[in-house]
Amino acid sequence: MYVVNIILMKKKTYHHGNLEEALLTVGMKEAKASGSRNLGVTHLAKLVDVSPMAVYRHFPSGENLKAAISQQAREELARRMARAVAKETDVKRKFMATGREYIRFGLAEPGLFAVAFLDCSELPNREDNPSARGILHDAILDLCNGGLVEPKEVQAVAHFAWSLVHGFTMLAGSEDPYRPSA
Amino acid sequence: MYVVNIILMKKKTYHHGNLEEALLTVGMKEAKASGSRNLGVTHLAKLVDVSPMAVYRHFPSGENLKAAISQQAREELARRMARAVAKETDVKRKFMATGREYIRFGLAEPGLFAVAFLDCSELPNREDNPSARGILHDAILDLCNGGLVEPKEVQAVAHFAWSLVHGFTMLAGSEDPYRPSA
DNA sequence: CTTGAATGTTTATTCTATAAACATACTATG
DNA sequence: CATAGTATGTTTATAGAATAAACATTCAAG
Repeated sequence: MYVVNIILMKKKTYHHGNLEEALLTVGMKEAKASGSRNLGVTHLAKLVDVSPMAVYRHFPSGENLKAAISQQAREELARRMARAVAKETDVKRKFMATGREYIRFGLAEPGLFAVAFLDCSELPNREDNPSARGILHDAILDLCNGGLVEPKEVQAVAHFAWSLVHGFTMLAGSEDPYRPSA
Repeated sequence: MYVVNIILMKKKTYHHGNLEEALLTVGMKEAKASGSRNLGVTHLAKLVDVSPMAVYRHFPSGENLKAAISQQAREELARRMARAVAKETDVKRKFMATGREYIRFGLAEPGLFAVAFLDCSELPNREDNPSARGILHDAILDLCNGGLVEPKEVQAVAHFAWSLVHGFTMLAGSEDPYRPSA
């Protein structure tokens, strides 16, 4: 009996070990499943089997946690775009891959996409990691090196492509009354 | 003394008179001032000087109230676009006015714009009133009648214009790291 | 009038965020 | 090694928001 009990018991370590990362991980899972609806402090804490207050040792507030998860989502998007670009060799195809993957992400992962572009205007976020916009910009610079775009037009192309793709994805991914097909 | 008191007293009518409309009105004020942050049931009820539960006589839930305010914001956008279009005579200029006014609205009223495009995917909303997309569509049909667009391309033009303008406005109106100029 | 439907209020419950005080574990230093 | 200090979790407590249930008031029709 003793043995069984010991084996079944999870070793309650009191210290979680890597709570911050664990929170971001379940946060991403929840975001993928249901957008920003279930990203509250209490809910996420429960999923990681930790008291709600423990969260505050790693994030100053619930808003901050949400913002951190939002950034995770943005980084996921950037990773996928980088991967898609890496598969191509032609600079033109690389450029197109950025937009295609962006749209694919928005439609395949509506929850993550919504969370990625939550309004977190006022919260600081360390953006040391590769960003979607950085990847787009690089692709355009490559176009530029290939003589396909004038150097002075890089900014304009970036604005245009980003607006079009972002706008299309948002609208295509939402329901009435914004969906382009409606 | 009595008279003064009577004059100063607001006639507490018990029945508000037109609570639904009043809630939508203050909701729009709050949205204009601070986006979706202060659209809670309790807060709005307080602003109209009514008990929180009174709200539920008119809206099944707080989410529904927010959705109703969101639609008000969309209708405001549509009204402004309609007005802008009406000022022009040339079909081409009418078409351009739709996009210009859309962007103007997004930048001039960031709070309203954000609320207008809150995620309310799952909530029903009577859309009998003129919508922004309807106005855009009409403008394109006019282009079509003027021979400037092929009839079979109307949909494509609508998608493209809407995506570009909506995307640009969202990005131009938000802070780092999405702003086109960053 | 009086009665029922609409509209508001009061009361109470539940959920969430978060402050404060306390407990435990990990780490470096004498 | 012992132990003090810091990092990380827990418990307890408070405050605010959503909302259910029961009660109160007004309005409109017969």
